Amino acid sequence: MARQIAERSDVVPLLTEIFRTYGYEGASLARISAGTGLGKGSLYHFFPGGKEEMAAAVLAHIDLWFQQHVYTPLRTTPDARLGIAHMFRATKRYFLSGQKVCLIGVFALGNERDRFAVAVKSYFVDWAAALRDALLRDGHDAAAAAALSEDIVGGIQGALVLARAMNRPKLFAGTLARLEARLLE
Amino acid sequence: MARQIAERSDVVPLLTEIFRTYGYEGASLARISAGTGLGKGSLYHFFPGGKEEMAAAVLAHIDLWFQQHVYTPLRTTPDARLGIAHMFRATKRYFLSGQKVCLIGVFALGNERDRFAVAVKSYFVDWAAALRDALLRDGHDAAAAAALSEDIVGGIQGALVLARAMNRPKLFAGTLARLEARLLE
DNA sequence: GTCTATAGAGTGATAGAC
DNA sequence: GTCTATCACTCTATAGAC
Repeated sequence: MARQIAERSDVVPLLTEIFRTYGYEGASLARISAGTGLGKGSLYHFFPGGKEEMAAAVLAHIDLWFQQHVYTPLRTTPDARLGIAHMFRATKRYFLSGQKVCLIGVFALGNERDRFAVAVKSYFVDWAAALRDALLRDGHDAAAAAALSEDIVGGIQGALVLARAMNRPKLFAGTLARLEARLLE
Repeated sequence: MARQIAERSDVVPLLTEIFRTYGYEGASLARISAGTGLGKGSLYHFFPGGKEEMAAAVLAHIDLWFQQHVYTPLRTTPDARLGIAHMFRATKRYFLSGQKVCLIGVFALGNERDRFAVAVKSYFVDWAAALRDALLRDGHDAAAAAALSEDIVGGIQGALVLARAMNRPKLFAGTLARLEARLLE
C-alpha cells in the first residue's frame, strides 16, 4: 500500500476527460475510479464532497484555462484584432477542432445548470464580456459589440452541437472561420 | 383496475416533456411513472423496449413535428422567404422563446448521440438541407446557401445553450432576429 | 505515535427490467 | 411488486513518511 504520486491537481485533468465523455450523471464512481486509477478512498480523500466537488474542481480548472488563454488575451492584447484571432485559435485547439464537446455547454442544457449555476453562468458571461470589450476597442459601437459577442460565443456552442450530431468535425472549423470573417465586414 | 384513457400516442407528449426536463439518464422510470400517471406495468405494455423505446418514440414525435411545421414549409412554400420566416416563427414558438431546450441537441452532446445516432443526425441534416434548399430558391449560390444554413441551424442551438446558461431567455429571440436579418443583407 | 494516501468491503437507496 | 445490478457514499484497515 505504497504512497503514490497523486495530488488533487494531478487528478483534475483526468476527471475533466471523464466528465466530458460521460456527462455528470453518466460518470459513475466506478468509472471515475477506473479512469483515474484511484480507489474510492483516495477519491474521497481528495474530494470529501464526492462527485459534486469533483465536478466543481473540473469547472474551476476549465474556468482558469479560459481566463488565461482566452479572456485575458482578449482584454489585454493591445491590438484587439490580434486578441480576437488568438481567441479563435485557442478555441479551435481546446475543442480539438470540434471533436470534443464543451462540458459547460453540456451542463447548461442539463439539470447540472442549477447545481453549478454560478460556474455555468460566469463561463459564458465572462467570455461574452471579454469579447465585447475587444470588439469595442476594435471600433464597434456598443450595441453591435454586444450582439456580435453573443452571436460568436453562441455560434461556437452551436457548431459543437452540429459537428457532433452530424459526425462532421470539420464543420466546427468552417463555422469558426466564417464567424471570424464576419469581423472584417 | 379500470381501463384508462391512455394510448401510446397520448403518452408520448408527456414523455417528451419529461425527457426535456430531466434528460435521458435523469428521467428515471419512477419519474416517468409519476409524470405519465402510468404504472411500470403499463409503461412496459406500451413500450416493451423500456426507456430506450420511450425515447425513440419521443424522437420520432419531434421529427414529425419538424417535418410538418418546418421542413415541409421550407421546401414547398412558393415564396422561399415566406417559408424561412415561417421557420423562424415556428422555431421560436417550439422552444418557447428560449425557455425550453432542444432534446435532440442535448442528446447530441451526450452519450445518447450514439444510441440514437440516426435520429440525432437526421434531425440536423434534414433541417439544414431544407433550409439550404429554400436559400437556393431565394437566389443564394450553392456555397453560400450551404454555409448559411449551417450557421443558422447551429446559431439556433447555440442561442438555446446561452439563453439557458445565462438565464436570459430573451437572448434567444434576439439571436433569432439577427439570424433572420442576415438573410436580407 | 501521527498524519496522509491508499484499497476496498459494506451501507442503504434506487435504478431499469420484467 | 419483485428482481438484480449498480448507484453514491461510508468506514475500517493499512501502508509508509515524519
